[in-house]
Amino acid sequence: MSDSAAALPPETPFSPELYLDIIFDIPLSQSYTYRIDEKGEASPGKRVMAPFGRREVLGYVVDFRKVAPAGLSPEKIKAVRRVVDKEAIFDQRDIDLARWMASYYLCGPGEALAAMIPSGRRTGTYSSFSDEVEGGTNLVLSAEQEEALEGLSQLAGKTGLFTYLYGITGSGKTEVFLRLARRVLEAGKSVIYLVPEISLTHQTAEIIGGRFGKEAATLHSGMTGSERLTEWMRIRAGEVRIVVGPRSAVFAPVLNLGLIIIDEEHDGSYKSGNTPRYHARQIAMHRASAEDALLLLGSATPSAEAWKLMNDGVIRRFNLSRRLSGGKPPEIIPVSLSKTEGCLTAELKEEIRATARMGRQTILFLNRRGFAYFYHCKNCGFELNCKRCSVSLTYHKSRNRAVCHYCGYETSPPQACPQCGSLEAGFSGFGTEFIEEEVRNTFPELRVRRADADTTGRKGSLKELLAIFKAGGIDILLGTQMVAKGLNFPGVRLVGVVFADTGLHLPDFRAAERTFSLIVQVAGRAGRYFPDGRVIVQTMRPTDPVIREACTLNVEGFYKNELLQRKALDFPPYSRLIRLTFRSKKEEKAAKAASRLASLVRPFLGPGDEILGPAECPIGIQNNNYRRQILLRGQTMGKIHHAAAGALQKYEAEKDPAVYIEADVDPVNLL
DNA sequence: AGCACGCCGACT
DNA sequence: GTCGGCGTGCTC
Repeated sequence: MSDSAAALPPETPFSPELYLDIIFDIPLSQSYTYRIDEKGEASPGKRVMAPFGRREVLGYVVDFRKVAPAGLSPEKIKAVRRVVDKEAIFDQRDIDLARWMASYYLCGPGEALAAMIPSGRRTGTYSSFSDEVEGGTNLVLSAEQEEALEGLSQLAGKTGLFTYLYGITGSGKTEVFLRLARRVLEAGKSVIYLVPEISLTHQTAEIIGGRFGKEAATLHSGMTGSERLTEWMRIRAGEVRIVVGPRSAVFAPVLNLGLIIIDEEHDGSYKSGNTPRYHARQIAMHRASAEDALLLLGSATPSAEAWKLMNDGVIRRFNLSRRLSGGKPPEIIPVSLSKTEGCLTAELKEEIRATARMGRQTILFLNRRGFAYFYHCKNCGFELNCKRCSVSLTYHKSRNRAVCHYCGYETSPPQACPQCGSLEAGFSGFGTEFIEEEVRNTFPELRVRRADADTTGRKGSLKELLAIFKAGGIDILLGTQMVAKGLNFPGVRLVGVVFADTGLHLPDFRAAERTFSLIVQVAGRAGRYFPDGRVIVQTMRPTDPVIREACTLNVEGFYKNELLQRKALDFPPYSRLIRLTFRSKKEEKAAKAASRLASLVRPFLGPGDEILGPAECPIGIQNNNYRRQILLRGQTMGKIHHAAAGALQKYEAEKDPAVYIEADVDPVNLL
């Protein structure tokens, strides 16, 4: 910070600016004016404790101010109580980014800033566990890797470009990332390397630490607030030039940003689940453009959004189409569940037995925790979907109705199958516990363990469980995506996806994409570590194109189809969405607010924009709050965004509410 | 978001 | 008679 006061002639009295503009971590767009502290230490970029209402809260100083705002009598202005930071922890660039986030994600600028800087705010703890980083360490690059690296290096000199390293699992993306990062560092610029929250942070950090030494830093959620702040300030000072971390690391205050890498770009953890509901990819695009850096995304199963941007030429694509080991991926066998009573097909049972006889291990995947209810005919396979939105209808027991959570359409569940007339049709689903029980009953002689958020609870226990598994103490490991970490254990021979359709039946237009991605990722990893192994995918509809394409690893085919579907139904990436949710203790208040907001939104909309709903949220009641939602859909973000912002502002002025409204721009999870 | 001020039910 | 429910209003 400048020390201009000291540079003034001695006869000039030290005269600090009188006032400060301060923002708080609350859902308000305005800033508040305070008198500077006695010592004059408070300045933009520092955090302060300030009296706010009847309490004292942490605020962020964003500006000096010479005169009080019009209409605010000077005697109402309070003084800052205490200055928290000796040095500024954020700068103008951070403030500008926070302001942009606030306008884009419809939140307060203070909320945005609080999400950016490590002030020990809400910090989940995640267990980190070891996993092998893709590609290992090949000293000599393959021809493909070499080509990608050269192409990317050339683009790195240019500015604000978006690129993608699209490579099948095992093709050595990581090595290209690391070498490109090295070159960018050598050119005197800095690198941000994002990894999915729950996966490779720790291991990738170690590798990067090993390669880049003291110039590397990690910002992960297991660190305490002050540890993160220490790293943050080292980054800010330019001591660190390559930062590894999960989505929040996209805010790392590196000097002279040259490259942002987003590994496993399709991963859902890049989208924040709470109030500034930002997407790290979106922030990265903004930063890359604003700071003239190269953005490099990478995955074997890109998001549909990214795939379309590649097709449109907005993102330049580089391909890695061959596995480094040269081995073929394992055969992935789809098996029909439709004739099976429980949840284990004869084929899967047989393979589990064979695997056990060989003294080896099985991993069973459930791709979602809990249950998935959907209407299904056991005879012909008919499923009940919304005709307009093509998502599955959800059953509401209390009213005995089948409901679409996108558009609010509802109907009585058919007594008999509308397609074949069979009475063997209705709402049903599998639960995790149910599956565990069946596995235990079927294989009483085998050691079965379940790993999910319930059983592994606190950090460390998953690590322990995997250690036991690795040591051979478990025959069948049952769990959600997290057990993918066990796939690199040599004892594993068989991987079973218990119910691949789970995702397909969720009332979510991204269901197919997620299902496809899960199968391909699982199979890809499986094949990497045990080429002699088996992958069995159990499904209600083995002929479904999504399942078929996943099992044949037909990535191109899948996206071609999926994009056609999205286009036909007018969902992203062919449209943009904003979700507004309304929470209230009183059902009718939530409903009223939702329809009121819908009517406020309407005049802002252009042709081709529309309002879906109001509808009940898929989780209709959450801790005694009734929840309703509306979805705004437009061909572009422009008008619906303007509409949402305008309507929220108007609604605020009406001061009606006992209702909490939350905005989600570009929602990923519509549940 | 907090936190206080403000009006209606079952308790020492 | 009070303690306390949470509806709503404000924060420089």
